[in-house]
Amino acid sequence: MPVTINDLSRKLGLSRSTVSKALNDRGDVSLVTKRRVRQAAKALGYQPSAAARNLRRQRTDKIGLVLNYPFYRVSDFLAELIPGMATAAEASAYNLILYTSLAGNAQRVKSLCRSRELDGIVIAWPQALGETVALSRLLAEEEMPHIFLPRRLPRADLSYVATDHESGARMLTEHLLQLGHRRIGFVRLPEVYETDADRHAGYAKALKAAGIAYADELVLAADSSAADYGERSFTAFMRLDEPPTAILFFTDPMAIRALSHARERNIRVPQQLSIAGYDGILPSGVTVPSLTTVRQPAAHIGKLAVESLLALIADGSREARQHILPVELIARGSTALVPGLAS
Amino acid sequence: MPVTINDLSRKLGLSRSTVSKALNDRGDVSLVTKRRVRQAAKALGYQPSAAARNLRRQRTDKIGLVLNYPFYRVSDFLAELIPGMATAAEASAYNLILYTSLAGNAQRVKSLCRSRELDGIVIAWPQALGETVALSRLLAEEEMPHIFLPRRLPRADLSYVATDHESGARMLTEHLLQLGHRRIGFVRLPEVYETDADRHAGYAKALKAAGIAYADELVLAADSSAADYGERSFTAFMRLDEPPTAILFFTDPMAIRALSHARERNIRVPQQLSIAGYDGILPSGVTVPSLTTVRQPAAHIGKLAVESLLALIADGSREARQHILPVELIARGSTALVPGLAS
DNA sequence: CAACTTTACGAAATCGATTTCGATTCTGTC
DNA sequence: GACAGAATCGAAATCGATTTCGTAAAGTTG
Repeated sequence: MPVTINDLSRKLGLSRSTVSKALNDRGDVSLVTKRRVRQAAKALGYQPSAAARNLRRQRTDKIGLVLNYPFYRVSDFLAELIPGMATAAEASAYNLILYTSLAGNAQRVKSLCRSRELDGIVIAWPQALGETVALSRLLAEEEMPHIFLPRRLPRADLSYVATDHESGARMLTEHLLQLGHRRIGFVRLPEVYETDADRHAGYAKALKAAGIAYADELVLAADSSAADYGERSFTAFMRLDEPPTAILFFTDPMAIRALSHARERNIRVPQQLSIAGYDGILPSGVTVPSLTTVRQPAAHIGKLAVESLLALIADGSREARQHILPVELIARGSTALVPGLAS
Repeated sequence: MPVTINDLSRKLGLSRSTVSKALNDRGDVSLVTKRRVRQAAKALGYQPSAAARNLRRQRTDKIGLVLNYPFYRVSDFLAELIPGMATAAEASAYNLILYTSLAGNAQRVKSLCRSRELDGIVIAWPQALGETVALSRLLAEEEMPHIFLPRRLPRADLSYVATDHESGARMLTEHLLQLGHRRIGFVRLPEVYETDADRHAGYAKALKAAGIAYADELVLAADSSAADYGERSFTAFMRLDEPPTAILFFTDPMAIRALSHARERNIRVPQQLSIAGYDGILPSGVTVPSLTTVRQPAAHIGKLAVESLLALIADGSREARQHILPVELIARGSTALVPGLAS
């Protein structure tokens, strides 16, 4: 049997109240007594029962992360995000609980809230805006502080941490423009979330700023999110009368597939064609040539999400917290000067 | 304010005891009453308070995963392992709590145990056997069911889930032997844990079974765990009078570094030299040539670890549970017939 | 020195469930 | 119709802390 506060109080000849107050450093206990209590607590290895404490204080010092299975695809992101969140939580004396089989089931999220085992929730599952708004309302009704990840949401009342995909796409495009490219292919994703629109906007704005006309035939939308659209879009681009000299792929896996497809067709990258990806997953660093891409600071996202959530908890969820983090352009070997300009 | 069992009992005109027993499907409540109670609970959206329930039942239905920072290196492994564990836990109505800043600090682990917020712990941090044994004893004293990950431990009283690195190394070696290689280099790690000894044993046994003498000059021990030992050992091997025709690297990052080093020196892989790695991280699939390696079933390890731990919890931790999972040989483009035999 | 304030501590309520045990009602049997 | 036993239900204890409020002792003030 573990030692409880009763054992401590009995051994010290003090009441439970005094022991509790001494350990929690309240004002109405003398310094001498505090010292005595603390020494005894240390000697007996006393640690308050989490359950009893949670029940009485109506808080658990725990936050939840609700994950969705599809996220597995971006394993690098997850492997950084999750420990990053846990570490940030622990730095503030909180802990992180993982939920992998809750996503998409609002009813079970509601039950989770009502069991009051969490002080706040981070929601990381991709869904349409309408569902996000509905979920947020449900959580608000349950008075559960919450924050969404990792997407920018076009509503002032929703809290989220996202990355600036528009500027990411813009940086990539400008990078290629500086290398002399004028015909730049762009591959979008079919699932039209904000990320796609953002990246596309970044691409379009960079072109416009450079005074280059937007060409419809240079923008393809994948009909599936599978990596093999990398090859298919590649082929489609090459069939154009005037093919692009550089291609931006929406995801690294697509770009990597395109790389090997180019190799098979004896198209040299980057000498004849520049290729870039997006996300900065680990494999992008070891392809030949290594892939130019954009990387999200996953650990930082996690840290910021946790800190924002804790702020919401402390605030009584007064106002929404929104953060958009900059992304990092990683210029590597798969992009180079446009063929005509090469020395 | 959320609805409590008192609200329910008042609304139904029943005592708290009866309501509780009805919801927990005890025998001494009539079917009619059970139905009434359940309908009311559903209608009011009643969910028992986790804290109150934990306090009374002296269990939390939660397990912990204590992670160590160095594990970040093998991000693929983590990204599969952690969600795998969480999912397995949820399948048994448990949840997973992450601890990233506890590893190496036995005192804090002890405090964690005494706060009784966990029913069991999975320890995933690399350490010397002596420390593992000491930690296990500490946990046993606290009556905390626990299991170690992901290493084989040479003690009958410790519970663990590991993978069979001996057979992994053996499979790799035999794969090369079948391709006609007779001089096979092997790069060990300096931190001498069981994994290293196991893999080395697998290598040695495969050679012996094939009737090939073990050559000391073909086995190098890295003086650091850094990936750049991939290049250094590569260079050392190539300086031998009779260099190996194939090299087994202890980790994928080393092997990948060796691949690009070979490319720079115009040594064609696999035509002139075969190279293999270990761990099956994602990047190994996209190198040119793609890397022959061995993959650990991380999600499966996590699932099995959780299931074993839950069994220990149910058992009252009677006897240690030990599992050694098979690994998978992934033969890819970096290994081929020995040069002399090539057609 | 009376009146008042401050200091230090304890009794008891409370958080919200589960569980034990006792009381009552109902059923069935002879 | 009496009685044993089964079926239902509730009162109260319990889990282990925190917090409110009351009280006695000590200190302060004019």
